Amino acid sequence: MSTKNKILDAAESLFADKGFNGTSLREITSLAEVNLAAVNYHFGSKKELIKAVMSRYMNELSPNLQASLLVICQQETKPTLHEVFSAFIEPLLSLNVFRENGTSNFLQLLGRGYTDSQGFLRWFLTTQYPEVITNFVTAVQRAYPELSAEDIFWRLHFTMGTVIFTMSSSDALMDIAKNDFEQDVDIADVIRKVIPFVASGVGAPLD
Amino acid sequence: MSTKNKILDAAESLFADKGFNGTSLREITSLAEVNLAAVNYHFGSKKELIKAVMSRYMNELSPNLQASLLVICQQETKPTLHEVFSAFIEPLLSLNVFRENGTSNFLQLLGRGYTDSQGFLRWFLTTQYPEVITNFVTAVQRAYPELSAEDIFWRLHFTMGTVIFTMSSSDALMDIAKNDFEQDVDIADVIRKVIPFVASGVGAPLD
DNA sequence: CGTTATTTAAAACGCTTGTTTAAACTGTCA
DNA sequence: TGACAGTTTAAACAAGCGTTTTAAATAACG
Repeated sequence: MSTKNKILDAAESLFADKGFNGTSLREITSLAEVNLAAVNYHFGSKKELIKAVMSRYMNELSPNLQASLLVICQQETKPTLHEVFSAFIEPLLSLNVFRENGTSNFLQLLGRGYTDSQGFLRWFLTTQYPEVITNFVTAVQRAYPELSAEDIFWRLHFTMGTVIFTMSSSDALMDIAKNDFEQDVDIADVIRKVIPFVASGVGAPLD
Repeated sequence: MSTKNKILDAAESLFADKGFNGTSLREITSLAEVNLAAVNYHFGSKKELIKAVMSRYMNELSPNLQASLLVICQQETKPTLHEVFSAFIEPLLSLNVFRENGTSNFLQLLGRGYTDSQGFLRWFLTTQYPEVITNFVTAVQRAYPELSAEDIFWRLHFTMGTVIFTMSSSDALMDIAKNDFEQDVDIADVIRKVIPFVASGVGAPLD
């Protein structure tokens, strides 16, 4: 495996675990078993490395998600919100075959990027991958046309909050659930649990 | 105002803005206009300062929230989930009279604590203020008895995710909403928008 | 008033951070 | 073989970090 990929892999799992700010280049290069200077040689800076880690996932996820949402948008019958959100399941879970622990790593990274580094990742996503968001909004609008643009805006951000926050602490939550309820849960179970929640939340009646 | 309080105030707003890891003691003492060494003199360490900032809020919020939830738990008629979550509104908003921007600062700090520093704040809250969680769970159980303990566990964490995540980026979100929809929103509006979402999410039917 | 305790001040501590430098090594092609 | 680009290496860099130390200033009290 190339030095570049060794760095990407190590950075990914450390970033997911401890955040971008909380991970040093020395930890990354030590886990990757490469020289410290290799990061700056191959990526230029830590910030560029973060972008590279995120891009690797987004480039894999984005087309799958686009296709999945397109089906919803183009089907004749009006979709339910549950169907809209379920469109995320397969593309997200397919990240697990893309890379080990891919689904949970990616969602954790997403969460880190939103809270670390003061919204630089929000800028990155909305400028680099705007079509994903557009298609998603369209799908929700088809499912719940009465919802105003403002309400869609807010409820989609609530949804992102739910998902991202849950995933960024999903390891801890799964441990607690295992101890307290003696039930084994994996990331797919968590996704299946969260979908009814957000679908119902977005579909809440307007008073 | 005492040195101690000047430090607490400065630390609070910086922590809320940039996270615990992202804020240095030098930034804090410089904003507070006190000497760098004062933090270690008055609080012992940065970690203890973080605890002190959080405790100041929790000691204010906790009794109000307890009282508000108690009303729900003890009323004769079965509460709706919307009522249960609405019990948070007044205690949370009253933090705004406790301190300027108190509500949003506190919720942002909560969010920081969950994602920064690998769950040390979760430990802090669950061990120092367990009654709040207990009462909340009881209230939800009264409102939706069919929900199993596992499902309550998961959906309450989804709820925390929604609220905390939303609030930790609420400043940015309010700005976007202002630009895109020309509507003025404050923290109270956001809370009023999020309540139907989480109430509906927690109340989602079990399939 | 004098003494003791508390609080501030400035400087330095040792350590970690991201980044850069310059030399050594590796493989490829003429 | 010898030159050359691409990589890797170890060492150093300046800057920032949390914390500690020293001494001076202030407050409290017998």
